[in-house]
Parts: sequence; structure tokens; C-alpha cells
Amino acid sequence: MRLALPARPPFSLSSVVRSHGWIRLPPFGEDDGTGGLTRIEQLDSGHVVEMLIQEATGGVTVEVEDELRQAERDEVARKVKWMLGLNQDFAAFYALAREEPKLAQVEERAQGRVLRSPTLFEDTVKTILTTNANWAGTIRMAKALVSQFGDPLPVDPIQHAFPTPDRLAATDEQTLRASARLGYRAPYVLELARAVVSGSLDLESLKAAEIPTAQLREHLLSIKGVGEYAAANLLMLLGRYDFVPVDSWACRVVSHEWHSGEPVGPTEVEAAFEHWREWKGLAYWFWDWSYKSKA
DNA sequence: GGTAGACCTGGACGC
DNA sequence: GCGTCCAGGTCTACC
Repeated sequence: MRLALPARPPFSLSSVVRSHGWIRLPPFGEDDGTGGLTRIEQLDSGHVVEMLIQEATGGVTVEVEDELRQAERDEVARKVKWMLGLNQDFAAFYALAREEPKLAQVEERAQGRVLRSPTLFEDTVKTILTTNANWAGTIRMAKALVSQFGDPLPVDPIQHAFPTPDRLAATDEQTLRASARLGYRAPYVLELARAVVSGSLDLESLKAAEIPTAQLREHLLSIKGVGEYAAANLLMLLGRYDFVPVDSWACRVVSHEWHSGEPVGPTEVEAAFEHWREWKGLAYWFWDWSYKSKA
């Protein structure tokens, strides 16, 4: 099965894939031969498929080796549109960015879109895995969750989809601690999965919720394990850029950029981007910090 | 509202 | 090889 999906220009699949570290967390992957984005995905029917997404004129193509029913094709299209933000419009951000040398490249590079998982559940779990852990630890925990609790791809059972909320809700804290080595994050992931399964938390509805960002943020902060950094990260994934996801790295680069290396906290980081208003998160995310990371 | 300490893991380091 | 220390956000108890 092959689908062609249009994207609002400017668009660059490479820019989306390299927008942050999600590409290194399974079930995302990169195709060695084409450089395209791969994804093992469990469809609503239970069918586990591998998607190969490649850039094409005006958008992307999606290839799945299996034959899919119409409902499954529609689901694949819907999920890919969301993952890549194909309809997102950054014209207002680009207009402001043209005036800032540290963001001068964003429009030319078609930056702005951030790779996201098909479900907010998966993005929330992964965000919790990024907290209080180095990147290697986040990758290790994500791999463990996927390999141990995700359904296998039939033609290549070594590969697995991301576990469904039902599958994670059916396990227990000790298993998540012992086999996936989530540490103290285990009860957070478990509580999240059980809340989604019970219906007490409707994460998917937040994607289209027409409520102020501050209210959406409060909703996210009510999830155990989601603090200010995690909420801001999830807001970015939801297309709300009013807050900066302040972690220790953000404090370091802002310190060196504007405070002569003196220690700074979240207040100073937010203040540094205050004038970007509803584009704060994107301005921070795509700011040219390159000379700092080389230091 | 602000702050200190605990939470858990892996890596770095010293012995 | 073993023990200790540290980094990484969030939660909870306490003031």
C-alpha cells in the first residue's frame, strides 16, 4: 500500500525528523537505504505494520508492505499527518524570525514542526522517561518498554509497536521497575496508562481542545510525573509554544548566552524569550546555540 | 509560595 | 571489582 500526503509549504521531512531526539526512540527509526522515517505501528484493528515515510514533491509518501483495508489506510494517513504536522502553519513565526539573526535559517530550513508520536499517550510516556535521566537512560527505558510490552511486527518479530495503554495498564509497578528499569517513574507510567484505559483521562481530546494554553498546561500538570519541564515539552508537541521546556541544558545555554556564565534558573530562561510571546518555545528550540555546544 | 530532601539509574572516578 | 558521588526533573512534606 502506498499513500501520498501533501504538506503545507515550506516542508522538509529531514527537518521534522531531526527536530529533536524522538527519532532515536523506538518504534521510530531511520531507513538506512533511503534515509526515510520508519515506524512500527499498531493500528486500531490490532494489525501491526511497518511504515516507511519518505519525502516527495509537495509532501511525503507512506509505504506499508501489507494490504490494508480502507479504514486502516485512513488511520495511517491520519496518524502520519499528525506525527509530521503536515498541516501546521508557521508563517507568523517566520515573519518574526526574519528579524533575529539567531533564527535566520528557520524558514529556509523549514523548521518549526516537531516530530511527535501518533498518540499523546505515547508522547507523555516518553516525556516522563526524559525526566531526571540522561539521554542514554531515556533510550534504554523506551527500548525496554517497546520490546517487552509492545506487540511484535509479524514479518520481523524482533521489532515491536509502542505498547498500548491497555497493555501497560495490565502490568504492575514491580514489573515495570524490574524488567523495564523505569525506577521511580514506574508508578507514574502505570497510573497514566490506567487513567487512559479507565477513561478518567482523555489525552487524545487535548490535541484539538480549544482552550487557553494556560488551562491546557494545568491539565497536563495534573498528571503524576509531569512537572513544568514535561508540561512545556508536551505543549510544544501539541503546537502550543507559550512556554519554554526548561531543563538543565536550557539553563546552561541561557546562562552563557545572556548571563556571562552565572547560574540561572527557569525564571531567567523564560524571561530571555518573553518577547517571543506565543512563539517562545519555538524560538528557544530552534535558536542557534551551535557555538555553545562546541564549547 | 518557597525550599529541602527523596526518588532511581548509570556513568565517572578513586581506591 | 567495589564504593562513592553526581546529574537529571518531579513529588511531598514542611515552613
